[in-house]
Amino acid sequence: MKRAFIPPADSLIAFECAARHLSFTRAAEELHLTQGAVSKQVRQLEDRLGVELFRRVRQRIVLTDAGRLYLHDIRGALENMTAATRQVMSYAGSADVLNLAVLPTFGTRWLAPRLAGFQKRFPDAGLNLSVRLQPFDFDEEPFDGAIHHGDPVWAGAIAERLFDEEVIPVASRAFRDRHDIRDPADLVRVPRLQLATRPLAWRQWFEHVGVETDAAFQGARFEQFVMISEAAIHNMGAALIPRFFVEAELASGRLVQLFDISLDQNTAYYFVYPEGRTMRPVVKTFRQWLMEEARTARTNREAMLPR
Amino acid sequence: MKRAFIPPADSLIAFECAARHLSFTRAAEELHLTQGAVSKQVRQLEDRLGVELFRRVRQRIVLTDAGRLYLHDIRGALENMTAATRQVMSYAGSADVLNLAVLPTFGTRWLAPRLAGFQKRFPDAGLNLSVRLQPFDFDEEPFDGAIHHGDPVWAGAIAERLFDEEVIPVASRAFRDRHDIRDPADLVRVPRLQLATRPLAWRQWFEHVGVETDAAFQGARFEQFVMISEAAIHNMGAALIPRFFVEAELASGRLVQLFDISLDQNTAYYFVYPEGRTMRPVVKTFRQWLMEEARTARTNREAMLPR
DNA sequence: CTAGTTCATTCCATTTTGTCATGAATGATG
DNA sequence: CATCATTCATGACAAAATGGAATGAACTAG
Repeated sequence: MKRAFIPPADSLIAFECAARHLSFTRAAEELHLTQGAVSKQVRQLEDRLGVELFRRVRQRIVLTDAGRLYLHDIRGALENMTAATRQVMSYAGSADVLNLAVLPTFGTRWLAPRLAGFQKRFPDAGLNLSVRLQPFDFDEEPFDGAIHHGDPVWAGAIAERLFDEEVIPVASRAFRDRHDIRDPADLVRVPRLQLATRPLAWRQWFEHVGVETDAAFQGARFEQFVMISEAAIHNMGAALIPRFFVEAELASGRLVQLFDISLDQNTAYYFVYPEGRTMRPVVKTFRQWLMEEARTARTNREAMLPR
Repeated sequence: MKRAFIPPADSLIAFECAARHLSFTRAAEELHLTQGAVSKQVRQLEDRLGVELFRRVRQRIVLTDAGRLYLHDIRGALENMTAATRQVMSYAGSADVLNLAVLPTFGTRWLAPRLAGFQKRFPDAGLNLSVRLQPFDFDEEPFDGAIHHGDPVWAGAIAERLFDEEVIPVASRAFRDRHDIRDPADLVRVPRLQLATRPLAWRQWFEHVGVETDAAFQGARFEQFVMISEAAIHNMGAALIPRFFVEAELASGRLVQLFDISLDQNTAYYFVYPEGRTMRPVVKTFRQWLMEEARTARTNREAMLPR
């Protein structure tokens, strides 16, 4: 990072503001400076860069091509800097901010609905949830922990198992009754909702339960689990969905699990945290709470036996 | 963009450098300042933010959690700013820099090999090629023009047609002779190289030439055209590839077109430029040159008739 | 033609920044 | 243990930078 290539922030701000207004005078008003100060800042920036950013046309300023290019680039950087500074300043009032990296679906469907419980236990804790789809280096990213799935192999980190991912067959109660679905073979003759990104899911499930069929692929096709669960709720067919994704629907009765037969996807969810780093109290509390919630989720699996 | 949320650049640079070294003294060496100056800059930044970025532990500095978070965020912004400033400074020596947005494959395989010709015509022109996969707003992006394909519907821009995209059947001369390929039906009995992202290509081509076969999908599968063209050159099979992609191979004889039958993909390539903006001489010249090159490419299509 | 507007620039007072020196608290070595 | 070296913090001060006020040239509108 060479200082020669990072101009004074105030110069950049003056430039960006003048470019927005196409007027030094109006930029000065916005920035609570005089017109002369803005004029000078822009001139100094131009001298530093060796490029004219504005053409002065009569009593107007017009962006040059170079100016337009530069404006586009630095505007993004200034916005990022603003956001970062806002965030860290708001950090000042909360010594206990928990920074977590989570998978999107898990974060949305499992963690978010339960966070009220954690907030009750630790009311002063801030929470900063970011999305990360891949493992990362805890020394490079500002996280206290992560929730991830797959192999618990994560360099420099400790992984503690939460629960396995299992997909289960579900449908609405009305659909189940109308089609008199009693055992797995009954699913051969009803529409089965398909997920485009998991085309083999039903086929694998039928193999798992020992039912032979050539028509495992029949049924409407969707691209997201959220659409499939809605279609199932509205009696469109049977669906294979990860259990954690439909816990609320199972609890409310909008969906029912068809049989106590699930397909273990050979993957589990883990809480991962950096090895060797002292765990702050807020992180320790979150971890305890998370383990309890995961244990409850595993226990609730038995309590949700179908009729 | 509130000035309160954009600290002085020199403070940020001092912070980033100290965080990298975990030492004010070494940061000072790198920045050609004294240790005292760096210490003060970081202290001022902390005072401004109201957050401690470093803990001073004995004769060491250790990033706080807030410091680590902030470091991660502003590092990206500083890097973007550096790149932008470098770029606009290099702009100074070339009043005629042509900023283009191109599709990756087209840019690599068609445009890049021809640019020497353009450079001969306009030796002082700089060229800045960026990749854009989707149409964009010319008022929002710093481009003089774009090369894109598909429907010539682009708001606020003029699209001028270059040439159609056509895929053609090709193979090595040796493969063609060994399998005695004379007409399209002969391709039914040979390996046909498949592109994973265009699984229906061969099937569409057989339909187009009126050949019936149930085995349109047979053949090794690749993920990129560049792999397919190499496999074809090494006698692994027949391939369906956009003509512009293999012009060099056809010209050198490493590949031959099997028949003068191509499949029009209902798509063409266009030079697109902003409507209403005065076209700089460098852009005007590029456009003329590009149209000539496209005309030549269309003419060369007839000159490449197969044996 | 007159009055108002806009960018450029000079002069100058105020603010900011970096150096130097010093000090407290280690940290290493013999 | 004593001595010397190292590192961050901070005060005093000189140099550099910044912004305001005023002025001027070139428009712009009525």
